[in-house]
Amino acid sequence: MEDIRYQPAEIEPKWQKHWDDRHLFRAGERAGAPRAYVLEMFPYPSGAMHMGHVRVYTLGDVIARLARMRGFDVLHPMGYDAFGLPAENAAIKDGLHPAIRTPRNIESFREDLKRLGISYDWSREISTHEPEYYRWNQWFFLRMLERGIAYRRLSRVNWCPSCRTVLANEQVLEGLCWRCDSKVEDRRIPEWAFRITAYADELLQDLDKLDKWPERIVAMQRNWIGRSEGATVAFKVDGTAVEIPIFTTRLDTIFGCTYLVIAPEHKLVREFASAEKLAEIDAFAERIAQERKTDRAADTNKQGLFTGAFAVNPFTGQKVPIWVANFVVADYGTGAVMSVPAHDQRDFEFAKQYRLPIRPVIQPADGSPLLDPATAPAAFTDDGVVRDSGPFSSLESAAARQAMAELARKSGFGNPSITFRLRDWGVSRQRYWGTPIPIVYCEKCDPERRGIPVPDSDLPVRLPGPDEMDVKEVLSGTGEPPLAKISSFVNTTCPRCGGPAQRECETLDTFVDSSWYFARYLSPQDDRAPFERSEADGWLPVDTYVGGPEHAVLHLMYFRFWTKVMQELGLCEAREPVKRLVTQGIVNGPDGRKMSKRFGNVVSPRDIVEQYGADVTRLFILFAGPPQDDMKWSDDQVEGISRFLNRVWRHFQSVKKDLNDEERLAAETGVNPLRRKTHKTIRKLTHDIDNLQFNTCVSALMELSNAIGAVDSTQPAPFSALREAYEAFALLLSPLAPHFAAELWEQLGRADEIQLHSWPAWDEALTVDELVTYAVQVNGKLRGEVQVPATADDEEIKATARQAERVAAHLGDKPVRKAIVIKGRLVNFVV
RNA sequence: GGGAGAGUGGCGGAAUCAGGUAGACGCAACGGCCUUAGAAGCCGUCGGAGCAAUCCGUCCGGGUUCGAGUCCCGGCUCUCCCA
Repeated sequence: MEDIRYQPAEIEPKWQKHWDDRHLFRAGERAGAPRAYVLEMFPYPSGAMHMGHVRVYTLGDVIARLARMRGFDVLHPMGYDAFGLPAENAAIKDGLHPAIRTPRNIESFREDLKRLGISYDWSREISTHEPEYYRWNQWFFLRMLERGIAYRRLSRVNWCPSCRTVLANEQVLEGLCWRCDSKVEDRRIPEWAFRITAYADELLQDLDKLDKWPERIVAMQRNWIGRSEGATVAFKVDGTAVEIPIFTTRLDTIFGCTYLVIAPEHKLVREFASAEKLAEIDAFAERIAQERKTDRAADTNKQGLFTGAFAVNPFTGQKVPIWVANFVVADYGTGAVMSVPAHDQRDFEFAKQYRLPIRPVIQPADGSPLLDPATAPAAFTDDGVVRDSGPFSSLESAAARQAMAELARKSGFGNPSITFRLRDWGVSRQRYWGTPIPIVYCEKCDPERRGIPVPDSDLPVRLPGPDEMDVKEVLSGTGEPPLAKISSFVNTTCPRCGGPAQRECETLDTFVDSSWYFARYLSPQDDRAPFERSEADGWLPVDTYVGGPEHAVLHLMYFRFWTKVMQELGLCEAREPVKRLVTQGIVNGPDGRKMSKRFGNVVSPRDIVEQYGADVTRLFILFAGPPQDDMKWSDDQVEGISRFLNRVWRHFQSVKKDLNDEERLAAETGVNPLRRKTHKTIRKLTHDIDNLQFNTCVSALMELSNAIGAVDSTQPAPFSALREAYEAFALLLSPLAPHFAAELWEQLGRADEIQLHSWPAWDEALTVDELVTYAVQVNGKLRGEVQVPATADDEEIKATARQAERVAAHLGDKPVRKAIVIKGRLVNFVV
């Protein structure tokens, strides 16, 4: 007996080669067609793909293939986020230079992608570690420098001792490095930064336009930007000329201010504290910095120290003590706050702890009395009516805020102001495997080391390769940038005076690379510009972007910022990079835990594809649940999918001959249950696939295959209906399991490309059943079912329903008060 | 503490957008057929209790409604993000 099992190992490579040979997925080759740009977050090319990658790329591929069937000219590119720490860290271990390891990894990764049958336009492949790519990072850096968006600053940075680099705030999670979980330390060093805060308002406002982004991602960005409206008010330090600006959102409570808190590391502290006190304060600062590192909950534990100085409230002239405390940080707002314990919970707790006075000035709007400092268990933090506040008394909070800000402005001690939680983006990294920053230092022209930009004509500033360095020696440094050890790199000539000069040895954060790569795909070989304007205006913004939600406030914020800059540079019209964002959940191990070597529950895509084929792997991932939900790998479920395709295959092989017999096909006509099922399935998939409900798409295809299988055993096969069902099945399956679908299509005798065939349409008339099943309820409880002709009117339906056996029994001779008929669904008798 | 989301069979999930037969589809389990035997395949059962009629059942408690997994109010639990 001939083996009729379906053989993915044969048909999948066959179709992959076919697509490759015909360049079937090249973008820009369907003249006049509307365009769709479908993109997945590009991978860091580690040696082997993991299941998370399989999930993103499968999701993106379904969307891209569907768009193609809908007649779009689809751009679906792939590339590699190739700079970064893992390759560098691996090199320190085994001495293999990143520039050698990375291309190998890319090759292996590409192989895995190809075996999954993802429909990429491979002619546009890019990798960020190539000089042809990163020279444009440098070019952008110079443009930003010209516009004051890039600047040099001295800053307290988050330093990861294990990765030996600086981290952005977003890369520090609960005091730990996002990559290696080491405890992050504070250091003060000069670094390059991007003024993303200048775009804070726009980044916030434009969130409203992102109506096809998941709400939670938008909410996370909104929180991250953290806009607050309020006022800045200067408090004079008593007996000095020093002014401490404070930021508050509750200016209406300023008459209740009983002390000031300033960050212990705030530079103004040195201007008013006595030498003696200063030593105490420094020790305090040191201690809390230490605690913050060792204890994640340190911040909830309030600690403070009186500085010995007093400040004058500009509204009241009253003197209040100035404290330092662990919950005020120097780089948020102005680094100092006024404390109103009666109306701020944190201030309240602090005041109780250190026995500071509590002065209520806001009366609840419902008329209940002012808070009693002695007995109140908590601060009253709502708006209300202002009391005991001089000329502002009896104003509503909002009105008081406005009036007070106005007075402050007129009197010159304050202004309405807005602060953001968002910080500027520090981009300097003391690492090797990244984009060299195109800056030169010349002692003669630039004694202050502000940095001299490398001229565009000298770009790219190339990263020294394996021949120019001793890998282990250069990379295993102690905090100095590795590039500083490569004298052939460091020593150069000054672009201004032509004298000796040194290059900047830091490299750019790799989030720079991923901030604009989506645009580079538009003209990946362009050597005169990062990309072509005309291409950008034709394809941007990206229509659908698929990736993990872990990038909500990192990559997804940076690339929005970058897009706005690109637009200002005249590179594109778009001011937002992506219209629709799809975030996908995690693929966990079979035990429900995160896949990890530690748990020994890692499932390798390569093994699975080898064993079951790409189509089975793809279908399983799609079937397991909605894209945004986390899912669990299940070997049994994979088997189930494999059985499903085999069942279809076997049945198809047994009827194939008849399906291609034109005489028999011509003889058959009419509507029958299979045709109805076929058209209903088309309708369902058309709806579900648009809503990204791929799991129910797979279910519906299983149902259709069950209906196809049932025909055979019951009655003489209506071959025309069977052929119609198989054609529809192949088309509907095509975006999900493209190889299997293409093979079916070919064996149905079709010579055209199923990949480019139009998405099937259903005939609504063919979806209508002759008999409709109605559920019959009595008083809302199910009591029976009846079959009613589809053409019956309400009265006929009721009459039939009434006669159903169990229904009649329940109705008895009680009068029916009301009968509700829901067309096509149910009848409910109320007695 | 603030924000977002989720709780449905032994399991993954469907129905939730628009209130209308809860459990589609698949997995696991069980029974049967085929087979020397296994693998594969095929047929059947499959929320709980009950011989049945019937009753109970979508985290818990209320409410709206002829009818609530779905809507409203209150609570519990869990996940993620931010403090």
